[in-house]
Amino acid sequence: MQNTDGLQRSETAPDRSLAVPDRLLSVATRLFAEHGFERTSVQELVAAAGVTKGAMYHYFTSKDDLLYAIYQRVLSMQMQRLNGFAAAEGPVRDRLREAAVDVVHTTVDNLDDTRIFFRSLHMLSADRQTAVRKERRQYHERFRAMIEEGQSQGVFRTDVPADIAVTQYFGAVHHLSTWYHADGELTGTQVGTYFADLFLAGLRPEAAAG
Amino acid sequence: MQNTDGLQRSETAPDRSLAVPDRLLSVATRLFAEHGFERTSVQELVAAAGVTKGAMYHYFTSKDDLLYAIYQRVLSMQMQRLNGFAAAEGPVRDRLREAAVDVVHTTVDNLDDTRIFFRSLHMLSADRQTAVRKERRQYHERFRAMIEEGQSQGVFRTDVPADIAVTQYFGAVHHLSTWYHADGELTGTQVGTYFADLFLAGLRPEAAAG
Amino acid sequence: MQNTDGLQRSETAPDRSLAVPDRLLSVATRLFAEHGFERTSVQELVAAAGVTKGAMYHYFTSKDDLLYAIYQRVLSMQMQRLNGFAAAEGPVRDRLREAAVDVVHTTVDNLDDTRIFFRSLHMLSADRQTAVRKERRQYHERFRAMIEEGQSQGVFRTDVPADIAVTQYFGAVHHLSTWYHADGELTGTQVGTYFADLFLAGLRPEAAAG
Amino acid sequence: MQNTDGLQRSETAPDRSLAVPDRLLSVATRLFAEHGFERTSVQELVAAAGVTKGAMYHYFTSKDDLLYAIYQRVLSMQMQRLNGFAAAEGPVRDRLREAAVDVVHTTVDNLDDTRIFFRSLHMLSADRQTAVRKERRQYHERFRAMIEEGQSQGVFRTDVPADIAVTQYFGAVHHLSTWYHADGELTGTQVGTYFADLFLAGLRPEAAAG
DNA sequence: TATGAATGAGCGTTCATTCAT
DNA sequence: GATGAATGAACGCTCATTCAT
Repeated sequence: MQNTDGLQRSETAPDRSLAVPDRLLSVATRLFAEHGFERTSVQELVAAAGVTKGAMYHYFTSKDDLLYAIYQRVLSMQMQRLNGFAAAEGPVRDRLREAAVDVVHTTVDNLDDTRIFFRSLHMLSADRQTAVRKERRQYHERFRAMIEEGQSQGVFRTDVPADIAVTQYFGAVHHLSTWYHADGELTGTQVGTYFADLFLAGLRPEAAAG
Repeated sequence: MQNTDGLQRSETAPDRSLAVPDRLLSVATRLFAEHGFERTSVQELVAAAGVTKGAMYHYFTSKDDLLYAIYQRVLSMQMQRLNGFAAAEGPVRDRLREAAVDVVHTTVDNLDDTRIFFRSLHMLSADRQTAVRKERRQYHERFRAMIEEGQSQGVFRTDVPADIAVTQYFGAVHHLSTWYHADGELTGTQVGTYFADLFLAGLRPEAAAG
Repeated sequence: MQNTDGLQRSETAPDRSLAVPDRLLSVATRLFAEHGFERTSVQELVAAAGVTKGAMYHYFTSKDDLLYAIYQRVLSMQMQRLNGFAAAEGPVRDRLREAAVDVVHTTVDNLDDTRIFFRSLHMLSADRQTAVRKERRQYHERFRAMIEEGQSQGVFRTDVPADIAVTQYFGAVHHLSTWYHADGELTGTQVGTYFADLFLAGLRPEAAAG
Repeated sequence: MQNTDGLQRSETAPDRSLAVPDRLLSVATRLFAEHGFERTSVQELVAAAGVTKGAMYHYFTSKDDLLYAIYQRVLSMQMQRLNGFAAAEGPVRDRLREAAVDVVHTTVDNLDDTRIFFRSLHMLSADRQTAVRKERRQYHERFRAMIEEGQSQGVFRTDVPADIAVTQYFGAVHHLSTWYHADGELTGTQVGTYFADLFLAGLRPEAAAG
């Protein structure tokens, strides 16, 4: 969760208080998001992190490994949050709304990670791409399960597959990284509320057909 | 509109009946979508297109130029289609629905272009990124204008900004390239219909709040 | 003798009244002098001359051939002028002085040619380098003969070989292209007069030893 | 001061006792002098030096950088020697004569550097050309100051600007690289003595006019 | 733990020249 | 005479990774 204040700083000195692996992860996230994975050389990376190449290769087996570590961090964070909302008490409509707002809010707070996530997945080794997709699918399924819960309760429309609704919603969320700016008019929570409003309105049973 | 049948073929021989620039464009679209822009070398590209490097540089000033040509082609095609729906007769709700279905259908028919569009925009030179973003913005604004038209007629809810609705919808559309497979269960039109249903249901005035 | 007015103009349009070969020669002289032979591409050359590549290769067998043509033009011009002074009437001291002034003046009027001459000789094919050196040697020998004539008359010192004196003088002349500017304080004739003064003073018999 | 014996050897094995950067510098000086800067490929260079391309780019940022390093080495060496003569005791005429002989001797001992110096200056980046010209100018001014010292003492003629005399002399010196051969009749010191004789004779006050 | 010199395969691009028309 | 598409070899340079210390 580097850059939690939402500011993009190009020449930020690395936080020397962080341990070497964390410093690398934090700097890599910023640089990969700014210039892209393939345009960021290991040399740039270690220079920006204030460590040597040797040190980097001591903690990460490859540049790819560093990228994978970024993926893992964001995947586990998102899954953890979603589990919180899914397992909470209360009507499924409310829990879904909260989860929907939260995923926008969290995405906006970690825009660099999201930008990397969708732009650089194909740069990961085949094995790791598979692993990431698998975790991602589990995340989607957890979300879908909430919709299906609502559908079986008659709270959500059933004429559109839950899968489609999830995919549509996450598509919009992922796309945030291409247009959202922290210094724009809307906060992450405001965007999340709008998004969730549209999403849940779309799911209302009586809304079918149009 | 290469790949109109939706099949991904890795070792397809280039269509020798096409002129050299078109052949390059077609092959580049396939390879950039399959392996990514930076993982596709100019050498691979020209070998797959059955031309020499010299020939490629005779028609395109750089690899970047080839990428930009792909962007131009897809941008102009999309804008042309949208203009058709926007300028048609009939209630705005119907025109918006048709445009919303069509953009999904067209995206699914040109999944390679879309995959490249969002994955490789950051690989374009700064000038060209700006040019692409500008054209893209115009496209969004054309779509937004239809929503605003409906809002002023009382057909669509006004408590969510039209901008947010557009962004959310196109986010979902762009995301298609990360999960849609032509050989899956749903056709492009089916997905488009579901997407448009959810989208328009979300916009209905009485749907507000939830 | 392009650029006879001494002005350096980077974007001069080619003189369309000149025949194609002359136009190429004139443009090539300017571009080779400005950017160097190897930094000037055939494409640039023909574009600047307003002809096509095919036309160029119709008149010159290669880029090297174009360079050689420049060498021949300047060599024959210099030799012709020197012959004029050498064959004239009057004391050898006067004829040598006039030739010495003239070679500076002519060099200054054709600075582009001189710049190319010494900078790009090694870019010529081996055969042509030999040919150029041979012609150049003949030129030197013609000049040296005048000095030897003066030495045998007792007009010039004999304790320094005529060869050394010639080489020293032409070294200085060639070097003009690295420092002389047409818009500086001195005209070509002024520089020539100073050079000839120093040169002839150095050759006076009583000047020996110092 | 590579090549101190004055022999040109095309296939000399690199001196493996030298450190990698020195080996590259030494080999580059020989190759650039033999074939010219642009005709010498980095591949040839590193093969001749017995290192890999990667190693070369570890020490030099570019081929241009290697060329610049050669310029720096020769510039600093020349300036150092001139300063020695200029700052010495004794009549200015003697000091100037010694400096004039020495610059010939040194040039002859480092003919490769001199050949590169004047042939390839235009291949250097604009910034570096400026830097080299500036250092060169300082060198000239140091030399000129000695002549002006003699002029103000009445030892040298004043009817020819000191600047002209310096330029003429160095022109001749630089030109050595186009004709002097170590295996010819004259040693560097002999040529230097002749050159200095002519030069100083030309500067004698009573020699004016002729 | 950490260094940084060295590797070597591969990159995008240039360019003088050819040749069917 | 003149065209310009096409060639193909070579170019300068980058870079993730290794390894002796």
